[in-house]
Amino acid sequence: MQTLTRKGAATRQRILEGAAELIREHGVAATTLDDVLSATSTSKSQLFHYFPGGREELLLAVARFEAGRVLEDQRPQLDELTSWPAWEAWRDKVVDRYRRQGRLCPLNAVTSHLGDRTPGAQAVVTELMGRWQAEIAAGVRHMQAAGEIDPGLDPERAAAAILAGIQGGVLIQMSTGQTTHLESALDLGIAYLRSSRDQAHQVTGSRSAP
Amino acid sequence: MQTLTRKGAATRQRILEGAAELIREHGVAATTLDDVLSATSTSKSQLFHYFPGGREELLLAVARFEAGRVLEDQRPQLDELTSWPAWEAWRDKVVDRYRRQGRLCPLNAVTSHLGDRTPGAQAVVTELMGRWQAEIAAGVRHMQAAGEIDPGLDPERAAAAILAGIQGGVLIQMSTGQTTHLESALDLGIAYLRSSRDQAHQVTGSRSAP
DNA sequence: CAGAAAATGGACCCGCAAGTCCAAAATTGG
DNA sequence: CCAATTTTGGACTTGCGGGTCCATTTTCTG
Repeated sequence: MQTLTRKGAATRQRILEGAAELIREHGVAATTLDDVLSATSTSKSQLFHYFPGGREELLLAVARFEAGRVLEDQRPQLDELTSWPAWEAWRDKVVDRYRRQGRLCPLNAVTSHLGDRTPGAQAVVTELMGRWQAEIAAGVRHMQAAGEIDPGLDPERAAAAILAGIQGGVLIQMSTGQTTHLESALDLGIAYLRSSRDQAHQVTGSRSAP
Repeated sequence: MQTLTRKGAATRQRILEGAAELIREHGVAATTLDDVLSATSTSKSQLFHYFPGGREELLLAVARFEAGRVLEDQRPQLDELTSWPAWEAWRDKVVDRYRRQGRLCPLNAVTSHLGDRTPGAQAVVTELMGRWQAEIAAGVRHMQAAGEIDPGLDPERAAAAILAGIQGGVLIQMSTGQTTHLESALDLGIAYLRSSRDQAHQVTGSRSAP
């Protein structure tokens, strides 16, 4: 497989997206290669042709595919965190996105399945988190420049906390089916930012561990 | 298996804890029943004697076992959120606990493996989250009674947000290996509570979805 | 101490799903 | 249009791991 015909690329993509959809609906453990084949009208030889590493390589590709969608689904709001209404709009977009997604987080499912072997899976998540945090931090800096947030507040640390709240909210949603934790976490994070302008703060620097 | 001999109960416990340890170290997918047997010096018939439901029942038991440890590991600090230093001590305890645990969250691993079938797994997590949130909320109420937190703030909602931050922090730690997100989330949550006394707040009531 | 019930050892079965292989069909490039 | 390359179909192999079974030993009960 040195070169990929247009037809070949299309087939590869069909397999990838079909696998992603099955995993989104039924989970990783319940998705076999044969399921993917029948769902995408392909054959074993095709799958192993385009994913020589077999199941593991396919799962990693799905992880990358899903990771790529996460930030895209938050645009354009994520890029425009330049006013409080914009932050609220972003909040609503995030809540809506994960409400739609339902109780299965494909990215968490895949990485938790690939586990500690296949370091590539963790790398995908790590990179996603890094970019996500950077975008939020950029929004914080923008509001600082506009005088809406205490300039002494550490943007990266605040962004890290908000990001953690989102992840945890989604995680809890996976068990409970409720988005209330996600909403509360985002609301608290934003409220914290808003309130920062008016007073001195404790969370501006790093803190030593116990 | 109507009655359990003392010896029988010990064997059952040995299997359970051995399985939990293997899962904590190598993950669910990489832990087979045979691994558990050889690690605990037991035989197939014993495992199926004490866990007639086989692998699934064992995994569920491990989930319960791990869930039971979570809150216990936070005591007594979790019960005594009655002053700001006490909150900080609890924060340190949580960070320390998950720093020790390393990159694998056994509870998340198990539930994510059992997935949507086996509703019992999600129930275990849901109950744990409920109790955890209740304990945090109790701490918030205590501080409200002491005049240290704005009485108009919704304790359950604040506790939900803080809990989400913890969960997300742990989740991110699983990929990155760093506890910075967990620390930031806890610090932001506590800072928010502390700052609440001094001003009006936006996050006291429920908010409609988009 | 005797009989019942529980605990144990380990061989065996079996289905599933990952992965291999080869030959045929389709596509590409000159 | 022809040769090279890529794409495709699907049968086949294989190993792993969950689950079954029965004989034997140990423990409890009265």
